[in-house]
Amino acid sequence: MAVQLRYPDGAVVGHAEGVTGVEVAASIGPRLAQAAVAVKVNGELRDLSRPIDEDGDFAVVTLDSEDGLHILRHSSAHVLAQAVLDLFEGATFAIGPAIEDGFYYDFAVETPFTTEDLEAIGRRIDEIIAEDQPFERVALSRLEALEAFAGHRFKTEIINGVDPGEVSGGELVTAYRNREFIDLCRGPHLPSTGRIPALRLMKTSGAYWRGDETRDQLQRIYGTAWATQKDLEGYLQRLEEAEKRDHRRLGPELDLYSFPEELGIGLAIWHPKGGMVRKLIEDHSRAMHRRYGFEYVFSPHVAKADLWHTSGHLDYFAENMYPGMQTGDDPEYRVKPMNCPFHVLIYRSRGRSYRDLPVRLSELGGVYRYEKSGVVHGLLRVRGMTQDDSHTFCTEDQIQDELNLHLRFVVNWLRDFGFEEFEADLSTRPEKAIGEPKQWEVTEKALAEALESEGIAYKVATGEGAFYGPKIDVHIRDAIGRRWQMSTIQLDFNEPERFGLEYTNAENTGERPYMIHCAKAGAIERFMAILVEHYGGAFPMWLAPVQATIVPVADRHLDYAAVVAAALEGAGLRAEVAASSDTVADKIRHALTQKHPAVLVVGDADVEDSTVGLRLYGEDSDVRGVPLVEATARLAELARAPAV
RNA sequence: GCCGGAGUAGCUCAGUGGUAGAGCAAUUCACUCGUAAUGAAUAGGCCAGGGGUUCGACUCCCCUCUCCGGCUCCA
Repeated sequence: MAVQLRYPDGAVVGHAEGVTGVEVAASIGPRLAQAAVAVKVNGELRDLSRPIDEDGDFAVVTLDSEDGLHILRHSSAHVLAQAVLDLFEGATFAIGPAIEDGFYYDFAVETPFTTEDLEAIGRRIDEIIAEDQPFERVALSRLEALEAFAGHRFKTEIINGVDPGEVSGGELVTAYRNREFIDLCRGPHLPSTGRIPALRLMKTSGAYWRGDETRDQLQRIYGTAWATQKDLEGYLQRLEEAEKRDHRRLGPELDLYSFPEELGIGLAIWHPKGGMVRKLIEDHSRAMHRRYGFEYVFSPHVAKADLWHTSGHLDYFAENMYPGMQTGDDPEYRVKPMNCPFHVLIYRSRGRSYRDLPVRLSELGGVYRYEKSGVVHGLLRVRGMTQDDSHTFCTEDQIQDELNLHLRFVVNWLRDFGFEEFEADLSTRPEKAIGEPKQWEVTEKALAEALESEGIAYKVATGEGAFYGPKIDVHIRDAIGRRWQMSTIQLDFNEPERFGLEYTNAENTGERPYMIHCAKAGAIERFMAILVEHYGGAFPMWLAPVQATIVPVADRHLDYAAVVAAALEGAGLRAEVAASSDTVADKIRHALTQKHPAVLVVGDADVEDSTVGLRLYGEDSDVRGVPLVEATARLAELARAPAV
């Protein structure tokens, strides 16, 4: 059969019969042929050695592409398993996929791997790479596969789980072999182990077989692999950078917050400086809620257990709730894990007309969740937190406008904190769901429409919605490119039903309102953690707990320093005088390590002329002799909070 | 919750069965200085907590707590 292949741009490569990927790559130049690790034919990735016997588009895959890295990491995982099987008698291997930035492989072994084991495995991997063993693709029927992996309980389970409908051409499964090592794998793989340029084992951990905590606990080894040594080093540097920004390190360093053991897991206290940042975030939150037409409400931290039965939380969320409190003859009370039932009760506190809607209620509500001890993580995952929570009740006609408004709010809120790149997930109806199909239809469409009209890139996460309604999650990228889920806009068909919410429509009959949960920051604690890491602790001036440090050159300048401080404070700035007997250099160093946005040095000349030496964070030197009036005005301008 | 690692001064860390250590921070004194560390002195410890082994335990063993890396979870 003659084959016609085209470049992705449409140009015809040529015609051939029974060509392989190697030949195709070679046809477009020796350099590319050498760099090629796979080909993509009609969008499907293939090993270089496989014949191409259909017409179509092709693209040569090189290591530095996304596909190439995926293949590299997958092949790396095989080599890792091969090394472990070489070194550890009786080790069984489970699965080993490529993941973001690397790969892992899970093993069942007698004893968990030690650091020394990891080093030995790394050395064996280097040997396997040096031996440049070719990867060979093997197509197997189910029986052949079961025979080839006889005695491998994990592989056998995988083979038996393969859906025969998924495969074509009589091949049930494929496997890849290099030397004596063989593993089930869809492929493709690198031509040989020698094509792995840079690989590093990172860490080990426990992991469950098939992610199920009731099944075998396996030992996982993580590694990373890159197209060049330089890329690997760059990756390690990014990890180092992330570590430097870690909010658990910066929090104590900048005196923002701490987690005393005396309080218990996942409970933070906020020190004055962290308290100031938090107050500014909360002030901005309140101002923005008001601007977008929300009203403030307040609710208590505990309520009768019955409330949580009505809301359904004790049915579906009980294991994340703190246990009940019982005193004397009182009924049982529970600490609130969510604010919604309270807002629902505020809605229900009187009869509602369609003329009253939408009703938008917001609260910085403190909630407590009994997170499993192993998942608590700094301020990112806590047991006690404050949510910038809101609940909106509206008619079906209002849904579109409301969702547009909520999304615009969310995006403007995130922009105010320096986040510019947004990606959203639109999560739709899961299999097990409550509510009328029409409700899902209307709201899913309205959510998509809101995303379109705000111009937010999004992907549809089919079936990923909660059982009670579809939602949008907005993700941002921080200053070093990490993705965080921030805001969420969530429909709820459950609570209006459970609490029997109604409004009277124009025909004077009762109708059920739609309910929208929305968190812009999410938990203030988590938001703070992300901000600290995003800014690396160097907050923009409007959020900085100390905005200016005044450094008197000698004690005789202390009086003038106080004058400068008063001028700054008069302009609404938060200023501190560095009054210690340290040297000027030392006081500056202190202000810089504390990441204060502005340092004002005052000496003899400044006292004489009413000036300051002004140095801003991130600049290497000062500007001398700036008139105090001018410096004050300039700093006040820099410190202005985002417009509401 | 599960697997693994770790807990020594406020912080970062030395200390392998025989009297508890350093740097930074703190305090005091001297220095009064123009842009990332002036000097000296002082103080600071139930070695996470409890139990055990031993003549003797920071050190070895057991339990608990907390933290770290993952897994799982996040209606």
